Amino acid sequence: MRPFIGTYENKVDQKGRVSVPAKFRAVLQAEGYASIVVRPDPERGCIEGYGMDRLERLSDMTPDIVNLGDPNAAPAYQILAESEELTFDPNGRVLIPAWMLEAAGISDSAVFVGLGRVFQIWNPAAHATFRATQLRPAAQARGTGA
Amino acid sequence: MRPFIGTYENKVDQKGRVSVPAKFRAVLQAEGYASIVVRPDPERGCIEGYGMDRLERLSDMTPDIVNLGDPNAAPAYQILAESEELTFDPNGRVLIPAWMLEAAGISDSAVFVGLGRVFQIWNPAAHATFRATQLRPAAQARGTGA
DNA sequence: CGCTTTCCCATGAGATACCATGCCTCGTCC
DNA sequence: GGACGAGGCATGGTATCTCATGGGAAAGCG
Repeated sequence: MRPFIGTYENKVDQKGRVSVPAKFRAVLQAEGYASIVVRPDPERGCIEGYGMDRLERLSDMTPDIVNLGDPNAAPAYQILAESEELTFDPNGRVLIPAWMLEAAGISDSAVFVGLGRVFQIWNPAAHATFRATQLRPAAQARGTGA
Repeated sequence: MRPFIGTYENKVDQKGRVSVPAKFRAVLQAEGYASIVVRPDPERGCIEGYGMDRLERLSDMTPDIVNLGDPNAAPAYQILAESEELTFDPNGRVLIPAWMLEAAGISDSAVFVGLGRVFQIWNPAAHATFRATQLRPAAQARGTGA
């Protein structure tokens, strides 16, 4: 599978519609999917996106009889319960649910960040902060400025 | 098989009718079924739902004459015995038996939770409690606040 | 004959598809 | 090398359709 790469900032209109970057769409359509799957990422405060194949794999790994007493089952439960499949409209846009936009603090603009097998959707300001606090120190430790 | 994903809250009217989320119906109809199969889940206090294909798989695995002494047969026996098939009305609703609603504490509203191959139907308040007590601690253990 | 259950219709809200516009990028021609 | 032109992509608005939900009528059962 081709990786998701690059960073793009697109507008979010009042209905919650966003254009998925064409490069990302190309990756998914090469796999035969006309949708993205998204879920909130509470650890980082953004939205995580990927293809349906990733979710189907997770579903297949989860036993028929969900044993929620198993602590290992809780993360899978949460991912499946909180994921939503968003299909592209004819122009390549998706409608992100309002509650998910709120969870990520996204209002009128969103940043798509390719991370290989998955990608993220950020509030632009939050993403800038994340880069400054989480990524730049690591880069500086390696001796690179930015 | 496409997985059941996402969380939806729908109204239960005075007759016990509930709209099955359209996304869930689409999964079942892709399999050729116009119904859901439900059974009470006494361990968690909710209703468990799935497609008839799952029951057929269980039935195939179960011997003609159920040997109740076999501990492996007991879960399949119980699931088969307690399951009810609920067919969609023309609008995509099902009529949940009153006793099952009572067992799950559901009165005027129900939460559908997709879990891949199966889904759950909860009393909204009970589901909120379940998420707070069973899922959030797991997330906090990983270092996340919410 | 009354009651319960099932089917059908109507309505409003929300989501989806469609159409149109402008910008930016890339390719081509002069 | 610069200007022009074409195509793709992002974006905004509008129309259509699906879905969820409530009520009512008809049929089956006790």
